[in-house]
Amino acid sequence: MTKKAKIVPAEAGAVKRRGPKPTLTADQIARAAIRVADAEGLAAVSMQRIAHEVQVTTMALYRYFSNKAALIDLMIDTAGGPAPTLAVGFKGWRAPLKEWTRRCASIYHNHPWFLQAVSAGRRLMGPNELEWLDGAFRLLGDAGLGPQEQHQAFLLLIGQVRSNAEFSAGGPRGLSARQWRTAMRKSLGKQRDRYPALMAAIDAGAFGRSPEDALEFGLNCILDGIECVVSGHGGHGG
Amino acid sequence: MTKKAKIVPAEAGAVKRRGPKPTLTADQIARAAIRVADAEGLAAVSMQRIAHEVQVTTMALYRYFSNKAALIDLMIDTAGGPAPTLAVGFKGWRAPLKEWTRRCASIYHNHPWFLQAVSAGRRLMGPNELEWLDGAFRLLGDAGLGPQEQHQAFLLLIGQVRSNAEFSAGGPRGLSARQWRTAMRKSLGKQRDRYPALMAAIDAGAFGRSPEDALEFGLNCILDGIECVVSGHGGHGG
DNA sequence: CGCTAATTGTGTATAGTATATACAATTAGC
DNA sequence: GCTAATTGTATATACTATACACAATTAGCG
Repeated sequence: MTKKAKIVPAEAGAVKRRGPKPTLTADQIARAAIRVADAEGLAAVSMQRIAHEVQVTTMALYRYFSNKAALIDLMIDTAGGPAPTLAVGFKGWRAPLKEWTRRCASIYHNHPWFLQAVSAGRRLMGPNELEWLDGAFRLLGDAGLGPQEQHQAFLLLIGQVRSNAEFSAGGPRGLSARQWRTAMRKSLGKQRDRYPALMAAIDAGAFGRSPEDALEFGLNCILDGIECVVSGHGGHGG
Repeated sequence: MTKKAKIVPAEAGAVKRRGPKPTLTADQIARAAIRVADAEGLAAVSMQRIAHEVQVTTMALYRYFSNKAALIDLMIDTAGGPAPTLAVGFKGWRAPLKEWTRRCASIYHNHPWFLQAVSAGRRLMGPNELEWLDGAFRLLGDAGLGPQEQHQAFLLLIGQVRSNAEFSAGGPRGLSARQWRTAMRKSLGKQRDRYPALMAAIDAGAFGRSPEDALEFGLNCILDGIECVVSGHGGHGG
Protein backbone atom coordinates (compact mmCIF):
# COMPACT_ATOMS: atom_id res chain seq x y z
CA MET A 1 0.00 0.00 0.00
CA THR A 2 1.36 3.40 -0.96
CA LYS A 3 1.06 6.09 1.61
CA LYS A 4 -0.56 9.24 0.45
CA ALA A 5 1.70 12.22 0.86
CA LYS A 6 -0.16 15.14 2.26
CA ILE A 7 -0.53 18.04 -0.07
CA VAL A 8 0.73 21.13 1.65
CA PRO A 9 0.24 24.59 0.27
CA ALA A 10 3.99 25.26 0.27
CA GLU A 11 3.45 28.47 2.10
CA ALA A 12 5.25 30.59 4.67
CA GLY A 13 6.49 27.94 7.05
CA ALA A 14 8.96 26.31 4.67
CA VAL A 15 9.12 23.37 7.03
CA LYS A 16 12.07 21.05 6.46
CA ARG A 17 10.79 17.98 4.69
CA ARG A 18 12.44 14.84 3.48
CA GLY A 19 12.64 13.92 -0.14
CA PRO A 20 13.40 16.01 -3.20
CA LYS A 21 12.48 19.66 -3.15
CA PRO A 22 9.39 20.44 -5.16
CA THR A 23 10.32 22.08 -8.43
CA LEU A 24 7.16 24.14 -8.48
CA THR A 25 4.71 25.84 -6.20
CA ALA A 26 0.95 25.60 -6.34
CA ASP A 27 0.94 29.30 -7.00
CA GLN A 28 3.11 29.00 -10.09
CA ILE A 29 0.84 26.32 -11.47
CA ALA A 30 -2.27 28.35 -10.77
CA ARG A 31 -0.76 31.35 -12.52
CA ALA A 32 0.15 29.28 -15.54
CA ALA A 33 -3.41 27.99 -15.62
CA ILE A 34 -4.70 31.54 -15.39
CA ARG A 35 -2.59 32.55 -18.37
CA VAL A 36 -4.03 29.70 -20.39
CA ALA A 37 -7.58 30.46 -19.31
CA ASP A 38 -7.18 34.15 -20.08
CA ALA A 39 -5.91 33.40 -23.55
CA GLU A 40 -7.93 30.37 -24.56
CA GLY A 41 -10.80 30.00 -22.15
CA LEU A 42 -11.46 27.74 -19.23
CA ALA A 43 -12.06 24.76 -21.48
CA ALA A 44 -8.41 24.86 -22.49
CA VAL A 45 -7.40 24.31 -18.88
CA SER A 46 -6.81 20.58 -18.64
CA MET A 47 -4.36 18.91 -16.35
CA GLN A 48 -2.29 17.77 -19.29
CA ARG A 49 -2.21 21.21 -20.81
CA ILE A 50 -1.16 22.95 -17.63
CA ALA A 51 1.39 20.27 -16.83
CA HIS A 52 2.90 20.76 -20.25
CA GLU A 53 2.87 24.49 -19.65
CA VAL A 54 4.97 24.17 -16.51
CA GLN A 55 7.15 21.43 -17.96
CA VAL A 56 6.19 18.50 -15.80
CA THR A 57 4.13 15.41 -16.41
CA THR A 58 0.41 15.46 -15.88
CA MET A 59 0.53 13.45 -12.70
CA ALA A 60 3.03 15.77 -11.08
CA LEU A 61 0.25 18.31 -10.68
CA TYR A 62 -1.44 15.96 -8.26
CA ARG A 63 1.44 16.55 -5.86
CA TYR A 64 0.22 20.12 -5.61
CA PHE A 65 -3.53 19.74 -5.96
CA SER A 66 -5.66 16.85 -4.86
CA ASN A 67 -7.79 17.29 -7.97
CA LYS A 68 -8.62 19.67 -10.75
CA ALA A 69 -11.26 21.47 -8.71
CA ALA A 70 -8.60 22.44 -6.20
CA LEU A 71 -6.51 23.92 -8.97
CA ILE A 72 -9.42 25.95 -10.22
CA ASP A 73 -10.19 27.08 -6.69
CA LEU A 74 -6.68 28.47 -6.45
CA MET A 75 -6.98 30.04 -9.88
CA ILE A 76 -10.05 31.87 -8.61
CA ASP A 77 -8.44 33.05 -5.43
CA THR A 78 -5.28 34.09 -7.22
CA ALA A 79 -7.03 35.93 -10.04
CA GLY A 80 -9.26 37.66 -7.52
CA GLY A 81 -6.30 38.83 -5.53
CA PRO A 82 -6.43 40.45 -2.11
CA ALA A 83 -9.38 42.67 -1.36
CA PRO A 84 -8.83 46.37 -1.84
CA THR A 85 -8.50 48.41 1.31
CA LEU A 86 -11.23 50.99 1.13
CA ALA A 87 -11.75 53.83 3.49
CA VAL A 88 -14.52 53.11 5.93
CA GLY A 89 -16.98 55.83 6.60
CA PHE A 90 -15.03 58.26 4.50
CA LYS A 91 -17.31 60.68 2.70
CA GLY A 92 -20.32 58.49 3.18
CA TRP A 93 -20.79 54.84 2.46
CA ARG A 94 -21.84 54.96 -1.18
CA ALA A 95 -18.48 55.79 -2.67
CA PRO A 96 -16.54 52.97 -1.02
CA LEU A 97 -19.26 50.46 -1.88
CA LYS A 98 -19.23 51.61 -5.47
CA GLU A 99 -15.50 51.28 -5.55
CA TRP A 100 -15.65 47.79 -4.07
CA THR A 101 -18.17 46.74 -6.68
CA ARG A 102 -16.25 48.26 -9.56
CA ARG A 103 -13.07 46.54 -8.55
CA CYS A 104 -14.90 43.30 -8.12
CA ALA A 105 -16.38 43.70 -11.59
CA SER A 106 -12.95 44.35 -13.02
CA ILE A 107 -11.89 40.86 -11.99
CA TYR A 108 -14.67 39.40 -14.08
CA HIS A 109 -13.76 41.76 -16.87
CA ASN A 110 -10.07 40.94 -16.88
CA HIS A 111 -10.67 37.21 -16.68
CA PRO A 112 -13.51 36.14 -18.94
CA TRP A 113 -13.35 32.62 -17.52
CA PHE A 114 -13.90 33.85 -13.97
CA LEU A 115 -17.69 33.82 -14.07
CA GLN A 116 -17.78 30.30 -15.39
CA ALA A 117 -15.25 29.13 -12.83
CA VAL A 118 -17.11 30.49 -9.83
CA SER A 119 -20.41 29.19 -11.17
CA ALA A 120 -19.24 25.64 -11.65
CA GLY A 121 -21.05 23.97 -8.81
CA ARG A 122 -19.73 23.53 -5.34
CA ARG A 123 -16.51 25.19 -4.30
CA LEU A 124 -14.51 26.53 -1.42
CA MET A 125 -13.78 30.17 -0.81
CA GLY A 126 -10.11 30.99 -0.58
CA PRO A 127 -8.53 33.51 1.77
CA ASN A 128 -8.61 36.30 -0.79
CA GLU A 129 -12.23 35.75 -1.58
CA LEU A 130 -13.06 35.74 2.10
CA GLU A 131 -11.21 39.02 2.38
CA TRP A 132 -13.36 40.51 -0.37
CA LEU A 133 -16.42 39.20 1.41
CA ASP A 134 -15.26 40.62 4.70
CA GLY A 135 -14.61 43.97 3.05
CA ALA A 136 -18.10 44.14 1.65
CA PHE A 137 -19.66 43.22 4.97
CA ARG A 138 -17.61 45.88 6.66
CA LEU A 139 -18.69 48.60 4.25
CA LEU A 140 -22.32 47.52 4.43
CA GLY A 141 -22.19 47.48 8.19
CA ASP A 142 -20.76 50.95 8.03
CA ALA A 143 -23.74 51.95 5.93
CA GLY A 144 -25.95 51.00 8.81
CA LEU A 145 -27.12 47.55 7.83
CA GLY A 146 -27.50 44.74 10.31
CA PRO A 147 -25.76 41.39 9.86
CA GLN A 148 -28.52 39.72 7.90
CA GLU A 149 -29.00 42.76 5.75
CA GLN A 150 -25.28 42.86 5.09
CA HIS A 151 -25.44 39.38 3.73
CA GLN A 152 -28.43 40.07 1.60
CA ALA A 153 -27.08 43.32 0.26
CA PHE A 154 -23.87 41.50 -0.57
CA LEU A 155 -25.85 39.00 -2.61
CA LEU A 156 -27.35 41.92 -4.48
CA LEU A 157 -24.01 43.47 -5.28
CA ILE A 158 -22.33 40.27 -6.39
CA GLY A 159 -25.41 39.37 -8.39
CA GLN A 160 -25.21 42.64 -10.25
CA VAL A 161 -21.52 42.16 -10.93
CA ARG A 162 -22.03 38.69 -12.33
CA SER A 163 -25.14 39.56 -14.22
CA ASN A 164 -23.25 42.31 -15.95
CA ALA A 165 -20.24 40.14 -16.54
CA GLU A 166 -22.38 37.57 -18.25
CA PHE A 167 -24.04 40.15 -20.41
CA SER A 168 -20.83 41.79 -21.51
CA ALA A 169 -19.36 38.41 -22.36
CA GLY A 170 -22.40 36.83 -23.94
CA GLY A 171 -24.27 39.77 -25.33
CA PRO A 172 -22.36 42.04 -27.61
CA ARG A 173 -19.09 40.15 -27.69
CA GLY A 174 -16.92 42.09 -29.97
CA LEU A 175 -20.05 43.07 -31.84
CA SER A 176 -21.25 46.60 -32.06
CA ALA A 177 -24.72 47.33 -30.76
CA ARG A 178 -26.02 47.46 -34.30
CA GLN A 179 -24.41 44.20 -35.28
CA TRP A 180 -25.79 42.51 -32.21
CA ARG A 181 -29.23 43.88 -32.91
CA THR A 182 -29.06 42.61 -36.45
CA ALA A 183 -27.92 39.18 -35.33
CA MET A 184 -30.68 39.01 -32.76
CA ARG A 185 -33.28 40.01 -35.30
CA LYS A 186 -32.04 37.45 -37.74
CA SER A 187 -31.93 34.66 -35.18
CA LEU A 188 -35.52 35.33 -34.24
CA GLY A 189 -36.65 35.57 -37.80
CA LYS A 190 -40.31 36.29 -38.17
CA GLN A 191 -41.07 35.48 -34.54
CA ARG A 192 -40.78 39.14 -33.74
CA ASP A 193 -44.42 39.48 -32.79
CA ARG A 194 -43.96 36.94 -30.07
CA TYR A 195 -41.64 39.19 -28.11
CA PRO A 196 -42.94 42.71 -28.59
CA ALA A 197 -41.48 44.35 -25.51
CA LEU A 198 -38.13 42.74 -26.05
CA MET A 199 -38.02 43.67 -29.70
CA ALA A 200 -39.02 47.23 -28.99
CA ALA A 201 -36.21 47.47 -26.48
CA ILE A 202 -33.71 45.98 -28.89
CA ASP A 203 -34.79 48.34 -31.63
CA ALA A 204 -34.38 51.22 -29.21
CA GLY A 205 -30.79 50.16 -28.60
CA ALA A 206 -31.33 48.91 -25.08
CA PHE A 207 -28.52 46.43 -25.43
CA GLY A 208 -26.06 48.89 -26.80
CA ARG A 209 -24.92 50.63 -23.67
CA SER A 210 -21.40 50.07 -22.47
CA PRO A 211 -20.91 47.49 -19.71
CA GLU A 212 -19.59 50.18 -17.40
CA ASP A 213 -22.73 52.25 -17.73
CA ALA A 214 -24.92 49.23 -17.15
CA LEU A 215 -23.02 48.30 -14.04
CA GLU A 216 -23.30 51.86 -12.79
CA PHE A 217 -27.04 52.04 -13.28
CA GLY A 218 -27.78 48.85 -11.42
CA LEU A 219 -25.35 49.79 -8.72
CA ASN A 220 -27.12 53.08 -8.17
CA CYS A 221 -30.42 51.24 -7.99
CA ILE A 222 -29.08 48.92 -5.33
CA LEU A 223 -27.57 51.73 -3.30
CA ASP A 224 -30.79 53.70 -3.52
CA GLY A 225 -32.61 50.62 -2.35
CA ILE A 226 -30.22 50.20 0.54
CA GLU A 227 -30.68 53.82 1.43
CA CYS A 228 -34.41 53.26 1.58
CA VAL A 229 -33.84 50.42 4.02
CA VAL A 230 -31.45 52.39 6.15
CA SER A 231 -33.61 55.48 6.32
CA GLY A 232 -36.71 53.41 6.85
CA HIS A 233 -38.84 54.97 4.16
CA GLY A 234 -39.57 53.39 0.81
CA GLY A 235 -42.31 51.19 -0.54
CA HIS A 236 -40.73 48.33 1.28
CA GLY A 237 -43.91 46.66 2.33
CA GLY A 238 -45.88 46.58 -0.85
CA MET B 1 -18.54 11.24 -48.24
CA THR B 2 -21.55 10.92 -46.03
CA LYS B 3 -24.17 13.57 -46.29
CA LYS B 4 -25.16 15.20 -43.09
CA ALA B 5 -28.83 14.91 -42.38
CA LYS B 6 -30.23 18.12 -41.09
CA ILE B 7 -31.39 18.06 -37.53
CA VAL B 8 -34.94 19.27 -37.40
CA PRO B 9 -36.70 20.11 -34.15
CA ALA B 10 -39.54 17.67 -34.87
CA GLU B 11 -42.08 20.35 -34.21
CA ALA B 12 -45.47 21.36 -35.49
CA GLY B 13 -45.06 20.87 -39.23
CA ALA B 14 -44.68 17.07 -39.17
CA VAL B 15 -43.34 17.29 -42.67
CA LYS B 16 -43.31 14.01 -44.57
CA ARG B 17 -39.76 12.74 -44.64
CA ARG B 18 -38.15 9.71 -46.14
CA GLY B 19 -36.50 7.10 -44.02
CA PRO B 20 -37.54 5.48 -40.77
CA LYS B 21 -39.64 7.48 -38.36
CA PRO B 22 -37.67 8.78 -35.41
CA THR B 23 -38.45 6.77 -32.31
CA LEU B 24 -37.96 9.75 -30.07
CA THR B 25 -38.35 13.49 -29.98
CA ALA B 26 -35.79 16.02 -28.84
CA ASP B 27 -38.24 16.99 -26.16
CA GLN B 28 -38.42 13.47 -24.72
CA ILE B 29 -34.66 13.32 -24.58
CA ALA B 30 -34.40 16.69 -22.90
CA ARG B 31 -36.95 15.65 -20.32
CA ALA B 32 -35.09 12.45 -19.57
CA ALA B 33 -31.92 14.49 -19.15
CA ILE B 34 -33.75 16.84 -16.82
CA ARG B 35 -34.86 13.93 -14.69
CA VAL B 36 -31.30 12.72 -14.42
CA ALA B 37 -29.95 16.18 -13.65
CA ASP B 38 -32.63 16.77 -11.02
CA ALA B 39 -31.80 13.54 -9.30
CA GLU B 40 -28.04 13.28 -9.70
CA GLY B 41 -26.76 16.64 -10.82
CA LEU B 42 -25.62 18.02 -14.11
CA ALA B 43 -22.40 16.01 -14.01
CA ALA B 44 -24.44 12.84 -14.36
CA VAL B 45 -25.80 14.06 -17.67
CA SER B 46 -23.58 12.42 -20.24
CA MET B 47 -24.61 11.41 -23.70
CA GLN B 48 -24.17 7.76 -22.83
CA ARG B 49 -26.21 8.08 -19.70
CA ILE B 50 -29.09 9.86 -21.36
CA ALA B 51 -29.00 7.51 -24.33
CA HIS B 52 -29.26 4.57 -21.97
CA GLU B 53 -32.09 6.34 -20.21
CA VAL B 54 -34.15 6.58 -23.39
CA GLN B 55 -33.07 3.14 -24.61
CA VAL B 56 -31.05 4.03 -27.65
CA THR B 57 -27.34 4.04 -28.38
CA THR B 58 -25.23 7.02 -27.58
CA MET B 59 -24.83 8.07 -31.17
CA ALA B 60 -28.56 8.09 -31.79
CA LEU B 61 -28.78 11.26 -29.72
CA TYR B 62 -26.79 13.06 -32.35
CA ARG B 63 -29.73 12.62 -34.69
CA TYR B 64 -31.63 14.96 -32.40
CA PHE B 65 -28.91 17.31 -31.19
CA SER B 66 -25.86 18.43 -33.05
CA ASN B 67 -23.89 18.27 -29.81
CA LYS B 68 -24.24 18.09 -26.08
CA ALA B 69 -24.52 21.84 -25.70
CA ALA B 70 -27.66 21.79 -27.82
CA LEU B 71 -29.15 19.18 -25.54
CA ILE B 72 -28.40 21.27 -22.49
CA ASP B 73 -29.85 24.33 -24.19
CA LEU B 74 -33.09 22.46 -24.65
CA MET B 75 -32.96 21.21 -21.07
CA ILE B 76 -32.76 24.83 -19.98
CA ASP B 77 -35.61 26.01 -22.13
CA THR B 78 -37.75 23.04 -21.19
CA ALA B 79 -37.12 23.28 -17.47
CA GLY B 80 -37.77 27.01 -17.59
CA GLY B 81 -41.09 26.49 -19.29
CA PRO B 82 -43.22 29.21 -20.80
CA ALA B 83 -43.22 32.58 -19.12
CA PRO B 84 -46.08 33.23 -16.72
CA THR B 85 -48.73 35.58 -17.92
CA LEU B 86 -48.83 38.37 -15.40
CA ALA B 87 -51.29 41.16 -15.25
CA VAL B 88 -49.82 44.35 -16.63
CA GLY B 89 -50.41 47.49 -14.69
CA PHE B 90 -52.73 45.69 -12.34
CA LYS B 91 -52.49 47.16 -8.87
CA GLY B 92 -49.21 48.83 -9.60
CA TRP B 93 -46.07 47.42 -11.09
CA ARG B 94 -44.35 46.07 -8.01
CA ALA B 95 -46.57 43.08 -7.46
CA PRO B 96 -46.27 41.65 -10.98
CA LEU B 97 -42.52 42.17 -10.98
CA LYS B 98 -42.23 40.44 -7.66
CA GLU B 99 -44.28 37.58 -8.97
CA TRP B 100 -42.15 37.31 -12.10
CA THR B 101 -39.01 37.18 -10.01
CA ARG B 102 -40.39 34.64 -7.57
CA ARG B 103 -41.45 32.34 -10.34
CA CYS B 104 -38.12 32.73 -12.02
CA ALA B 105 -36.41 31.89 -8.75
CA SER B 106 -38.55 28.81 -8.38
CA ILE B 107 -37.01 27.39 -11.55
CA TYR B 108 -33.60 27.61 -9.99
CA HIS B 109 -34.97 26.17 -6.81
CA ASN B 110 -36.68 23.21 -8.44
CA HIS B 111 -33.70 22.40 -10.62
CA PRO B 112 -30.46 22.70 -8.69
CA TRP B 113 -28.47 22.17 -11.90
CA PHE B 114 -30.11 25.12 -13.61
CA LEU B 115 -27.72 27.78 -12.39
CA GLN B 116 -24.73 25.78 -13.46
CA ALA B 117 -26.26 25.06 -16.84
CA VAL B 118 -27.02 28.67 -17.68
CA SER B 119 -23.61 29.78 -16.42
CA ALA B 120 -21.64 27.35 -18.57
CA GLY B 121 -20.20 29.75 -21.09
CA ARG B 122 -21.79 30.76 -24.31
CA ARG B 123 -25.30 29.64 -25.12
CA LEU B 124 -28.43 30.38 -27.08
CA MET B 125 -31.67 31.53 -25.58
CA GLY B 126 -34.61 29.33 -26.41
CA PRO B 127 -38.12 30.53 -27.15
CA ASN B 128 -39.30 30.08 -23.58
CA GLU B 129 -36.39 31.99 -22.19
CA LEU B 130 -37.03 34.79 -24.65
CA GLU B 131 -40.63 34.82 -23.49
CA TRP B 132 -39.49 35.24 -19.89
CA LEU B 133 -37.22 38.03 -21.01
CA ASP B 134 -39.99 39.68 -22.95
CA GLY B 135 -42.29 39.44 -19.96
CA ALA B 136 -39.79 41.17 -17.72
CA PHE B 137 -39.22 43.95 -20.24
CA ARG B 138 -42.95 44.44 -20.55
CA LEU B 139 -43.46 44.76 -16.81
CA LEU B 140 -40.49 47.06 -16.44
CA GLY B 141 -41.72 49.21 -19.28
CA ASP B 142 -45.05 49.33 -17.53
CA ALA B 143 -43.26 50.58 -14.46
CA GLY B 144 -42.13 53.55 -16.46
CA LEU B 145 -38.61 52.55 -17.41
CA GLY B 146 -37.14 53.30 -20.81
CA PRO B 147 -35.67 50.57 -23.02
CA GLN B 148 -32.13 50.79 -21.70
CA GLU B 149 -33.33 50.95 -18.14
CA GLN B 150 -35.51 47.92 -18.77
CA HIS B 151 -32.49 45.96 -19.78
CA GLN B 152 -30.44 47.10 -16.86
CA ALA B 153 -33.20 46.49 -14.37
CA PHE B 154 -33.64 43.05 -15.85
CA LEU B 155 -29.97 42.33 -15.21
CA LEU B 156 -30.54 43.36 -11.61
CA LEU B 157 -33.48 41.03 -11.15
CA ILE B 158 -31.89 38.01 -12.77
CA GLY B 159 -28.70 38.70 -10.85
CA GLN B 160 -30.57 38.64 -7.61
CA VAL B 161 -32.31 35.41 -8.55
CA ARG B 162 -29.07 33.69 -9.41
CA SER B 163 -27.17 35.10 -6.51
CA ASN B 164 -29.77 33.71 -4.19
CA ALA B 165 -29.90 30.42 -5.99
CA GLU B 166 -26.19 30.01 -5.58
CA PHE B 167 -26.36 30.84 -1.93
CA SER B 168 -29.17 28.47 -1.14
CA ALA B 169 -27.38 25.69 -3.00
CA GLY B 170 -23.86 26.37 -1.83
CA GLY B 171 -24.34 27.94 1.53
CA PRO B 172 -26.43 26.04 4.00
CA ARG B 173 -27.04 22.97 1.89
CA GLY B 174 -29.02 20.71 4.07
CA LEU B 175 -27.23 22.20 7.01
CA SER B 176 -28.93 24.22 9.64
CA ALA B 177 -27.69 27.74 10.20
CA ARG B 178 -25.87 26.61 13.30
CA GLN B 179 -24.23 23.69 11.58
CA TRP B 180 -23.12 25.92 8.75
CA ARG B 181 -21.74 28.45 11.16
CA THR B 182 -19.82 25.76 12.95
CA ALA B 183 -18.41 24.37 9.71
CA MET B 184 -17.40 27.84 8.61
CA ARG B 185 -15.69 28.56 11.89
CA LYS B 186 -13.85 25.30 11.74
CA SER B 187 -12.75 25.76 8.17
CA LEU B 188 -11.31 29.15 9.01
CA GLY B 189 -9.63 27.91 12.15
CA LYS B 190 -7.80 30.58 14.02
CA GLN B 191 -7.87 32.98 11.09
CA ARG B 192 -10.95 34.55 12.58
CA ASP B 193 -9.26 37.86 13.23
CA ARG B 194 -8.58 38.23 9.58
CA TYR B 195 -12.26 38.55 8.73
CA PRO B 196 -13.83 40.46 11.57
CA ALA B 197 -16.89 41.84 9.82
CA LEU B 198 -17.65 38.54 8.21
CA MET B 199 -17.21 36.62 11.43
CA ALA B 200 -19.38 39.04 13.33
CA ALA B 201 -22.11 38.61 10.74
CA ILE B 202 -21.81 34.83 10.85
CA ASP B 203 -21.98 34.82 14.61
CA ALA B 204 -25.06 36.99 14.42
CA GLY B 205 -26.70 34.40 12.20
CA ALA B 206 -26.60 36.44 9.04
CA PHE B 207 -26.45 33.31 6.92
CA GLY B 208 -29.32 31.63 8.64
CA ARG B 209 -32.24 33.31 7.00
CA SER B 210 -34.43 31.30 4.67
CA PRO B 211 -33.76 31.68 0.96
CA GLU B 212 -37.24 33.06 0.44
CA ASP B 213 -36.64 35.88 2.89
CA ALA B 214 -33.30 36.71 1.34
CA LEU B 215 -34.82 36.87 -2.10
CA GLU B 216 -37.58 39.09 -0.81
CA PHE B 217 -35.24 41.55 0.83
CA GLY B 218 -33.07 42.02 -2.22
CA LEU B 219 -36.11 42.24 -4.42
CA ASN B 220 -37.53 45.02 -2.32
CA CYS B 221 -34.22 46.84 -2.50
CA ILE B 222 -34.22 46.61 -6.27
CA LEU B 223 -37.81 47.73 -6.55
CA ASP B 224 -37.16 50.65 -4.23
CA GLY B 225 -34.18 51.55 -6.35
CA ILE B 226 -36.29 51.41 -9.48
CA GLU B 227 -38.88 53.56 -7.82
CA CYS B 228 -36.19 56.12 -7.11
CA VAL B 229 -35.29 56.16 -10.79
CA VAL B 230 -38.88 56.43 -11.92
CA SER B 231 -39.80 59.18 -9.51
CA GLY B 232 -36.56 60.97 -10.17
CA HIS B 233 -35.45 61.44 -6.58
CA GLY B 234 -32.84 59.39 -4.81
CA GLY B 235 -29.15 59.78 -4.24
CA HIS B 236 -28.63 58.72 -7.78
CA GLY B 237 -25.83 61.05 -8.53
CA GLY B 238 -23.51 60.47 -5.63
C1' DC C 1 -44.68 -2.94 -58.52
C1' DG C 2 -39.45 -1.50 -58.41
C1' DC C 3 -35.87 1.96 -58.04
C1' DT C 4 -33.68 5.81 -55.81
C1' DA C 5 -32.65 8.87 -52.30
C1' DA C 6 -33.13 10.24 -47.75
C1' DT C 7 -33.13 9.24 -42.91
C1' DT C 8 -33.05 6.37 -39.15
C1' DG C 9 -30.44 3.78 -35.25
C1' DT C 10 -26.21 1.13 -34.69
C1' DG C 11 -21.30 -0.38 -34.31
C1' DT C 12 -16.80 0.84 -34.30
C1' DA C 13 -13.06 3.89 -33.66
C1' DT C 14 -10.53 7.97 -32.00
C1' DA C 15 -8.83 11.51 -29.37
C1' DG C 16 -9.39 13.65 -25.22
C1' DT C 17 -10.37 13.76 -20.13
C1' DA C 18 -9.34 12.95 -14.87
C1' DT C 19 -6.99 10.25 -11.91
C1' DA C 20 -5.34 5.64 -9.44
C1' DT C 21 -1.18 3.04 -8.73
C1' DA C 22 3.53 1.51 -8.70
C1' DC C 23 8.20 2.96 -8.96
C1' DA C 24 12.94 5.09 -9.10
C1' DA C 25 15.30 9.00 -7.56
C1' DT C 26 16.15 12.20 -4.07
C1' DT C 27 16.66 14.09 0.57
C1' DA C 28 16.40 14.59 6.04
C1' DG C 29 17.03 12.81 10.43
C1' DC C 30 18.84 9.22 13.07
C1' DG D 1 24.94 4.58 6.20
C1' DC D 2 20.31 3.36 7.05
C1' DT D 3 15.44 4.47 7.07
C1' DA D 4 11.53 6.89 5.97
C1' DA D 5 9.43 10.46 3.52
C1' DT D 6 8.63 12.93 -0.69
C1' DT D 7 9.39 13.98 -5.18
C1' DG D 8 8.40 13.45 -10.43
C1' DT D 9 7.40 9.84 -13.72
C1' DA D 10 5.41 5.97 -16.32
C1' DT D 11 1.70 3.15 -16.98
C1' DA D 12 -3.01 2.00 -16.91
C1' DT D 13 -8.05 2.56 -16.37
C1' DA D 14 -12.41 4.26 -16.94
C1' DC D 15 -14.76 7.99 -18.78
C1' DT D 16 -15.99 11.59 -22.10
C1' DA D 17 -17.72 13.62 -26.73
C1' DT D 18 -18.13 12.67 -31.23
C1' DA D 19 -16.59 11.29 -36.29
C1' DC D 20 -17.61 7.78 -39.71
C1' DA D 21 -19.46 3.90 -42.18
C1' DC D 22 -23.25 0.81 -42.59
C1' DA D 23 -27.71 -1.80 -42.68
C1' DA D 24 -32.46 -1.14 -42.21
C1' DT D 25 -36.36 1.60 -43.16
C1' DT D 26 -39.39 4.66 -45.68
C1' DA D 27 -41.27 8.27 -49.31
C1' DG D 28 -41.69 9.67 -53.77
C1' DC D 29 -41.48 8.71 -58.58
C1' DG D 30 -41.37 5.72 -62.61
